[in-house]
Amino acid sequence: MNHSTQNLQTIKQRRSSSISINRRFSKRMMNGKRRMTSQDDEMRDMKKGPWKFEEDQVLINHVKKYGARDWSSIRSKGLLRRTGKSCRLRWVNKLRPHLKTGLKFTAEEERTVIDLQAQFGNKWAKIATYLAGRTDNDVKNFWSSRQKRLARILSSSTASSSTSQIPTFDFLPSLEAPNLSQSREEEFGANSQFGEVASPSPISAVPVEQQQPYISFPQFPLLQLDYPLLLEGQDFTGRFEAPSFLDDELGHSALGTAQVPIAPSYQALGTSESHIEVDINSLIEDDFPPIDLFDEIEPLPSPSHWS
DNA sequence: AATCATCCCAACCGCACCAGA
DNA sequence: GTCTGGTGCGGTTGGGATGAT
Repeated sequence: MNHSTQNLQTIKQRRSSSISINRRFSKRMMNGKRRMTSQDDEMRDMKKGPWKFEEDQVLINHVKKYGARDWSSIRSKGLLRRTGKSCRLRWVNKLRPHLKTGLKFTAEEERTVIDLQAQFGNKWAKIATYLAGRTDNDVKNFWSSRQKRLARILSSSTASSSTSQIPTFDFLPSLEAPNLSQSREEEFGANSQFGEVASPSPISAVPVEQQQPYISFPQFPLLQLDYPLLLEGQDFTGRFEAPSFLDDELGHSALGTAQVPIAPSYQALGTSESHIEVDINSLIEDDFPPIDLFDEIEPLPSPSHWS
């Protein structure tokens, strides 16, 4: 990044920071319930934007001394010109030990997120407790970018699709849930030096039969394929890691196209299409994550409704 | 090499909840 | 009961990095 870009960025940050802080400040003042305090003056003087190395060190030292709490005291003690919120966020998302910073989600982690999102909804903090070294922000960002990618694929797919006759798919029921026997406590050790380890219950601790009507991975039904599967020119064949039944079915010749129902949530993205065209002919290698496919398929009814 | 699109991620915002005064 | 500050969470934004054309 050159200097002019850096300067511009700094200016933008300062501008947005002051606007935002002033807006909140004014809002509180307009309530007429409080008088201006010295703390309000401090709030106006808060630093925002990217953290510097020295700030990180101050924050780390504070946590070492007092633990991961009392975030606001960092400001009140004059150690940093950052809000307590900002300090906490920095610690939780970047400075906390054993974070998998910079590492992409593994296939197992992706499966876990998808599985738990289907179970809990957008409870990123809760989901993150099942993923050692991942923060709620990590999970949230992962999910968000995945949704964008899917939406784009879906829109381009529905725009170019033509409907014709189609082979039918038989849907299969659930597979085994991913084995997440390693809890975060095991990963971090029972007594973290910062004393801030949560102890989530690994999902494998819940017997599958007690999870009804929740359907364990995959949340969306897999296709029983008699031929290789492609979606928008992307090859999903053989990319489903766990299901051994797919391996048995691979290698057969592909013919024509198929239609797969689109989940209602994706229909809400702007398409009126109820199905997505699946090309089962050409095979192209790509690193597209296989699990994305599941979002475009109608969920199965709960097992209790299976006939 | 330049431009554009997409991905990735750090950080902020607004809101809700809770505990203590 | 109300107010206030602290904390946590989910949503959003903005910009650098990377890949595609």
